[in-house]
Formats: sequence, structure tokens, C-alpha cells
Amino acid sequence: MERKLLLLGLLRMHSMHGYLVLEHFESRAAMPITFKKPTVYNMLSKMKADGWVVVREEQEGKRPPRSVYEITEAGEAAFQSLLRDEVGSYTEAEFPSVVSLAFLDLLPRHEAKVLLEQRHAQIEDRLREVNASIGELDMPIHAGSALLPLRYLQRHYMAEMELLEDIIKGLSEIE
Amino acid sequence: MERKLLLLGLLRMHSMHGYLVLEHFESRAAMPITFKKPTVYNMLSKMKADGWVVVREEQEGKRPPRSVYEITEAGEAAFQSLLRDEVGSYTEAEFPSVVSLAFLDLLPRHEAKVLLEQRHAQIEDRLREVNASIGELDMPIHAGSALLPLRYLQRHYMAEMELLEDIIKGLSEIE
DNA sequence: TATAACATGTAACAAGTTACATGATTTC
DNA sequence: GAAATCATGTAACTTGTTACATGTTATA
Repeated sequence: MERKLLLLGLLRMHSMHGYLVLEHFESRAAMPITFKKPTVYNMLSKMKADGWVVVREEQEGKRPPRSVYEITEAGEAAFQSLLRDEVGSYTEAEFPSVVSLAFLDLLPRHEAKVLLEQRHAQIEDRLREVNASIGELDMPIHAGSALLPLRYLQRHYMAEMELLEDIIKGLSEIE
Repeated sequence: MERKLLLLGLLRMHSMHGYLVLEHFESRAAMPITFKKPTVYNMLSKMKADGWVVVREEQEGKRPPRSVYEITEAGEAAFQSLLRDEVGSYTEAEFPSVVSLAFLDLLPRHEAKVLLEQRHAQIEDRLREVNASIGELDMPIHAGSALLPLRYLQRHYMAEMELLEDIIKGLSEIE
């Protein structure tokens, strides 16, 4: 559902073709969720079948023709309804990477430390990416609620890193 | 992968039958991830086919017969290898419920507030569940790393609630 | 002239879910 | 005697991914 909301929300701002949509969602630079190519193209044709969008063929110069998707009234109604559903309800996130922490004490202290530091570095990279994409926006103060997901990701990564630091510190101390 | 790790980790502590495994994973009381019935039974038979577990039929009194799964040496090796993979790497979580926040400013302030309060109440319920299951463990201090996922969930829910409170406060102030 | 970027899709597969199906036993 | 719990599974479906397939046009 949240994928539909997101795609409709994007098309609502600007009509666009699939390839452009992809550029928005192939990285987690703006959203804590990603789409792959076939997902986007499939969703677009499903939305067309459902009457949520209409398609217009466009050709700029000699480039490959584009199918530009524009939201319809039915699409806008779907968006409004999805928005209310989604804002008012909480869908659990799953945290696959937390599972393994339950078995941490089975690893030799030193090995655990090395592995957790690896993990920490990976999260640090993601945080840097998010920071970068926030920096790229002009006047982030005026960006309104579009910034919330990014701020959320920032907070989340920082919390994860703090947790790891605590665990690593704990491992070192008891030695 | 993390599901396999978790299932192996459980069978490693105690051999058990599918129904008992289910009781561990149908709620998020101990892990930020859940399994449904067919998933558990399918995984168990896959693990059997892979030689990670052996099955023993057991009958207690006149109850339905149970298939008790016991981890093998190959299963233990798989567990050890999965554990190292998983601890050392970070798998992104997706946050479906954050997506809709990007469009918050499209809602009338008052409606947004009501919906966010609904959501807040739902998270509060989950937090209560987690707190309860931590309370049920005896001597949580000695529980070792098994407690980490629960503490993680606690932190996560609290952070989500704080974020919502901030947003709600922001909505009220600008009125 | 090779490679990256532009542009769109299909087919086969993977993972997990819902709904279906069955049957005994304990508890109310 | 009905309902909940114990116990195991299959079939069909949903969602999303990887791999396959194609062709043009800038760019290095």
C-alpha cells in the first residue's frame, strides 16, 4: 500500500515516465524504502488498468519515446484515501539485522567486536548518504513534511550506531 | 537468512516440534520479526532435506503425534556460518509506515493530529507488549544477548513515539 | 568505437501469506 | 456438546526480485 501511496504522491506532483520514477526510488536517498525496475513498470501498468493514471506518449528529440503517466481524478481519490489509511495506522517494520544480536554471546569477544565494527561502518556509510541527500536539497527548512522520512532515517541510523557502540564497549570492558 | 539463523538458534537450544516453534514466533514478543504457520513447517522440511536437522516422531499420551526436530552437525555448522555473516553485515530495514509522513502537510492540521494520535496509541500498545514480555523473563540481568532484540524494540518504539509527539506538537503550535 | 545512460518491458523465480483441509483432545 | 487448543500440513496467491531481452543516443 505504501508503495502505491508513494508512487501516486510522486505522479501527483509531476507527471512523469517510468525511468524518471526509477531514479527517485532506486536509492534510499529520499525514502526508507526502495523499488526495483520491474516493480515500477508493473505498478504503473496496474495503475493504468485501474484508471488511476493515463498515459501519454512523448518524444524528446531523437531519444527513445517515453510513456508519461499522469494522475487521474480516480487516482487522486485513491491517493487521498490511502494517505488517511496510512497516516492513521502503524505498520510494523521488521528488523532482520537485529535477530543475530540475540546470539552474540556465542561468539568469542574479540570476533564479536570485529564483526560489530564492520556493521557499524556500514551503517555509517548509509548515514553519510542520507546526510548528503538532505544537504542537496535547497532550503531544507522550507521542505515541509517531505523531509520527515529523511530525518527519520537519520535518527534511526544514529540510534543503531549508538546501540552498537554500547555493545562494543560492553564487550571490551568485561575482558 | 535471518529466519534460518533464528530457527536453527532455537533448535540448537532445545529440540522441538513445529507447533512449539510457532508459539515462539507468532508474536513479536521476543523478536522484531514474525513467522506464520506454513513458513515454519516449510522451513523445517527444507532444513530436513538439507540435512540440517533430523526428525523423531514422538507421542505423549493420546495427543496428536509430534515431529520433533533436532539439529545435526551440518545444521550447527550452518548456524555458525550464518551467525558470522549476519552479525558482521547490516541489512536495511524498510519502514513502510514512514512513507506517508512525507505527505502529512496535505492533510488539514486537525485531521493530521487525530490520525497521528491513533498511530501513537498503536505503537504504545506494542511497547506495552514488549515491556510485558521482558518482565516475564526471570532475572533479565542474566539473560545475556537474548535480550538485545527486545531492548532494541523498546528503544525503537520509544523513538517512534517521540517523533510523533514532536510532529503533533508542531502541528498544534503553528495554529 | 566502446561504454554509459536513456528507455521499456517480460519471464522465471523466491519468499512468505491467506485460505483450505483434517482430526484428536481438553476445557467450559 | 461446543469451543478452544494441540498438531500438521497443502494449494493458491501476492509481492517483489533477478535475469533476460531490446534498441537508441550521448560521451569518452
